[in-house]
Amino acid sequence: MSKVKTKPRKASVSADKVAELAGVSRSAVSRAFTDGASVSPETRAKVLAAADQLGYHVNHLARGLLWHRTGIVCLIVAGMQAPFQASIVEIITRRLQAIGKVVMVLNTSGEAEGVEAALRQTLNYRADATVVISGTPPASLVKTCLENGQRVILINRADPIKGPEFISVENRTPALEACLMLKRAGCRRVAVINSTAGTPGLEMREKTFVEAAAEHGLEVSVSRAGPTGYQTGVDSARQVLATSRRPDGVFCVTDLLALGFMDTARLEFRMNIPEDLCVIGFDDIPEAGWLGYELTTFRQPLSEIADHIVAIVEKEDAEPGQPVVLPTQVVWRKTVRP
Amino acid sequence: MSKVKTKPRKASVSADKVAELAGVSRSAVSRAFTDGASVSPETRAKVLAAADQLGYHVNHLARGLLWHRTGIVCLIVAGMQAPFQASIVEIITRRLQAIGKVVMVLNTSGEAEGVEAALRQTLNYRADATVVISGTPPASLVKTCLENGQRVILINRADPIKGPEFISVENRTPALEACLMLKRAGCRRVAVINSTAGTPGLEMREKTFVEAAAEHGLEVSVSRAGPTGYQTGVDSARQVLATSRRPDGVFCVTDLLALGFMDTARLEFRMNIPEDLCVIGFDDIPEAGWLGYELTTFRQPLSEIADHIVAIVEKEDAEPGQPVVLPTQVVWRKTVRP
DNA sequence: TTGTAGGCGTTATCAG
DNA sequence: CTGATAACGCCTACAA
Repeated sequence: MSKVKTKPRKASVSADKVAELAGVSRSAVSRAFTDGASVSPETRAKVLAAADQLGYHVNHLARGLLWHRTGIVCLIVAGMQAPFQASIVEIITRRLQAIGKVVMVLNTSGEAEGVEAALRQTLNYRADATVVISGTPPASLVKTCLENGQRVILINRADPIKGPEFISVENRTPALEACLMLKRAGCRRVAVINSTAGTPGLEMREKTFVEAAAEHGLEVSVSRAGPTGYQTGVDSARQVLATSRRPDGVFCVTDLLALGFMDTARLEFRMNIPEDLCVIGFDDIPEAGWLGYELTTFRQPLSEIADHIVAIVEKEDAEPGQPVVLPTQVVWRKTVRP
Repeated sequence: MSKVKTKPRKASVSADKVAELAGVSRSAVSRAFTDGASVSPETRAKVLAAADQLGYHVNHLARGLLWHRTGIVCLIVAGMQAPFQASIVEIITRRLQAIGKVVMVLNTSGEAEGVEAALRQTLNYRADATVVISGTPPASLVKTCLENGQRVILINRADPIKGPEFISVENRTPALEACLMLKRAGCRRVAVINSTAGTPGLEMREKTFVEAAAEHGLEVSVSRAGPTGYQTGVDSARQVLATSRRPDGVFCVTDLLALGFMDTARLEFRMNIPEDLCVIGFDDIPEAGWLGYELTTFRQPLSEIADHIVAIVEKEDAEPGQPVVLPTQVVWRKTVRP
């Protein structure tokens, strides 16, 4: 934790100056900017005018010092540039801003170490709450956050830590459903395309699908060719489709994997989708709806996730509620025969 | 600016408590956490142990009060979920974190009003700097930021405001180059696909391309079917390709437009790319490199943009430097005949 | 309704 | 090397 030493910058205009210019006291200035404080319209007007002239803005940081609430919510995320992560950050920032919060984004490598460092920052800035989208923080640190009155919200994590709030999406039901959809489409040999990430959600989807497939008498294989992303979908397809026993149906635990898989199947193996190969994804990222893909997938309920986050951030008592598990929704498009 | 009234939360552990537990003074605690301060290893160890036991973390907000620097950099952006925006946010957050800054993301609607509100927040939180990726803030407000010692950095904005720092990407050269590339590929009738956004950069690309095309004796048309995005590319293609005088080469001012255009041309108009139609994009978003597209495009130098942002954030003097205009780089893929 | 005094958590300054 | 003290900018009693 190295601190770079630098000279202080020019001070910004404070309430003192405004008070002086307006010919009132510091408190009057404070009150003019506090909702529901008792100020005469006159005084208030004078203060506002002076503030405007000087370019004064209330210092939320100093204010947070007194209130023990900063209005800051931290978002810990890795690989924000990926479509799903980008979408979730987009909607969360928007919703939190709507309730007067401001979002601090901490971009981690996703590794445990990075998440831990990010969570420390969270403490340093006295965030009111922290939302962890990627990675799992150490339980001890989560405890510290909680003790400091900070809410901790874990998204799509099923880790058995006690203390934080959990919001996640169903994994078993859609994985099961995917298997059924492929079977109904007449597929005999299926495959799960996963990544090496080892995220609990992805693992659960894979496991459930494999079990269901076996149970339904489907030949099933698993591929994990690399990190979660388009290229891994490509690599998986190259491996999986090159074998003598090509699958005729695949469940990709992520849309991005599915898109890479589809492109490769079509362009390098000249397969037709869904005639020769059925593909199912997960997430419903915007790209899945593009004309070139029209991927059948499971939609993550981003809006509902955001709703729950907002509710947790706003609630008064710090007691964590029951874990929230949200259902996904099948989005039927054109990569699976009906 | 309504402030919701809420009870203060539980106070978090402060240096006082740590000092008490460690049996030293507040100052000692402070020094233990300050790089290069003179503390005996002993004292330091005691403090650190106590801090760890109590879960103490330095309050950066209180610290910022003294230093007039908070370590916060604000990022004003609209439509973060779009690939290009997501990529730039990703790289900027990463780089700024690397120099010990923390990024606050303000998601605006992109309208002037939203940008203004976002910039006000920036002031409220005493950010060291603000990076505006989307939209143009009012000049007066920028002035206020500057006066408060806050750096203001505008990305891809050519607005004639005085005061902020400008980092942008060349628009004329690539637009010109695009025209030449299409001509060399044997195109006779070309089109520019733009959006209704009216961003200075996009306008410049369109204008330059149109002029160049006319100069080179190419028949040229312009389409602006909606906001910047995939769907607008689709809509443009439906309009432009349905006419009797179909273009055989298009320059899309954004990759996303190009991808929508390509999908529509291929699937709805059964055109082959690049045989029947050459397509050039701009930005080089990850999707442009996907097997299904292999779009020839101009790469925005995200890394260099981030470099300049970091340099500006770190520099001591507040004087704005010369506007920085970065060159783009052609990425030859497969949508233009060589 | 207004002003004054005290404190929030931290660091810089100055004695010791 | 250590501890007391005075800021930083703000809010909230309290008294006027």
